[in-house]
Amino acid sequence: MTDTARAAATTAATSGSKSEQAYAAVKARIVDGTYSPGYRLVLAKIAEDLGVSVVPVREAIRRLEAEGLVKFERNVGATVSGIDPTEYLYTMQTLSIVEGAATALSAPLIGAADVARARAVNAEMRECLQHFDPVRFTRLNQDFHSVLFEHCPNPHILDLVHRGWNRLASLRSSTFRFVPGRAHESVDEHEALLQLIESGASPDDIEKAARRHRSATLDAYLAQTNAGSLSAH
Amino acid sequence: MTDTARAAATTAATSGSKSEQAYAAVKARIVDGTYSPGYRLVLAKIAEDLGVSVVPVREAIRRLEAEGLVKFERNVGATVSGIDPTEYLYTMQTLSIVEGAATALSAPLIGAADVARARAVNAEMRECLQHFDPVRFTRLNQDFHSVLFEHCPNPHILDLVHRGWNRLASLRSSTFRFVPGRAHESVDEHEALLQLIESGASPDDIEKAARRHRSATLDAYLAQTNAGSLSAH
DNA sequence: CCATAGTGTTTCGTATACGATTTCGTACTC
DNA sequence: GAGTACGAAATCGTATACGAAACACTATGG
Repeated sequence: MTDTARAAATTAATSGSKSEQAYAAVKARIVDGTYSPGYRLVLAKIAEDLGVSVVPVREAIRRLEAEGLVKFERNVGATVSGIDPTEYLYTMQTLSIVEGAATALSAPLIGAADVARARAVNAEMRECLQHFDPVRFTRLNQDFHSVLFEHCPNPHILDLVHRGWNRLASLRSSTFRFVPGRAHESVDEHEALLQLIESGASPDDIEKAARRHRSATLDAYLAQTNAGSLSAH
Repeated sequence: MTDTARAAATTAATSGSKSEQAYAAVKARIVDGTYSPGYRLVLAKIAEDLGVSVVPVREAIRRLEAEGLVKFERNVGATVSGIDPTEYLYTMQTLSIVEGAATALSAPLIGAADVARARAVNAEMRECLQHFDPVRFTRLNQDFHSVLFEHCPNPHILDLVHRGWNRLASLRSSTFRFVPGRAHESVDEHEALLQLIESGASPDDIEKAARRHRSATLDAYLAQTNAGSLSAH
């Protein structure tokens, strides 16, 4: 179990409900990769691991299903979802839309301090490219975008963004590879986004830019898979 | 009970799982207004109504919570959510975004037959305005938009649209009133949308138009309630 | 050797039961 | 008369138990 997962589990233990605890614990394990796509989630086993009975575990898993992190089949069981490249496409496309909107809505509320913070993160990302540290790069990437939409005044949209990121996180370390060429472009686009925000560009332009930023990552993935160099190893 | 609700209930009865049955049944009652916002959902009572035990009911309600139709408070119980005007704003804003995207993605796949069908629906809506039939108008409005995004190739986005509509449906008959002036504008905008699609306009233009269409409804509501200070769009 | 039926094991699905928590009504005190 | 303390009722939360469905494996017939 990673630190992140352990932290989440601890937090969950603090909150009273065992159902909440199970939910947070399983979610953390999916997001951090302990349970990777296709992993079979056996209710009784998870219940024993967490020291609770199956009922709250079942409830937690149904909730995760509603978020798209888990696939539940009647009388068969639950598996961590997300192997399918088609799902990846759907998720990325949806994320490009809601993330674009979230960023545009946040933009007027982003201050100089936020921009500076984002820039610092982006600088670190550049370093990661030189030292080739994809894991850290991915984490920093999330930090960067968090700065962009954390001020989003509409919690529903923010929630959709988070769900999208969670789904991606569950895929991250398994099926879909880090694409160095795309990563370089990405940090450049980050800087361009920050300048757009600083310059007080229209929400519409910011939305378009943010959307394109993610669409480009999707395109890079599609180009790679079409080229036949699949992530077979 | 509306046709939609009856259909959902029937489907639920056909599917074997009691949890599914409870989910569909309660959802239908929320959407069709049998359970209106603020209604207290007592697990034991619902269980008895449906002839099942509390466990599947509880599970169903947690799922509805994940969809935003229900608010669940620990050790207190569940209530149908949606009274808050702020929530209405959030929902409409989110819907304008996902619906706009869904319509734009569908547009290239919409054929002449679809357009004709939508036009017929819109004509009926005009009639409803003359006879003042808000209930029927609302149902037709949903039919109209269904034609627009039913071909959306991304099921995730489609799902978000449906969730938004469900939330609105639960509000419809209670808190938020029918605004005749806005309704007249609405049917005109529908026709404009259809012409945009027929003319093969760019997805971007279609998305903007679809988005504005919903934003305008939100604005009309805000103007009516004088809660204009909330507007962010 | 393959197909298939039968049996055992695993795992899910839900009813029931009981402890825990909140809420509401009532009586008591100031 | 207002506020508080206490007890009863209602409701939730979860453990346990058992029936049902799916899966894996073996045995049997072709």
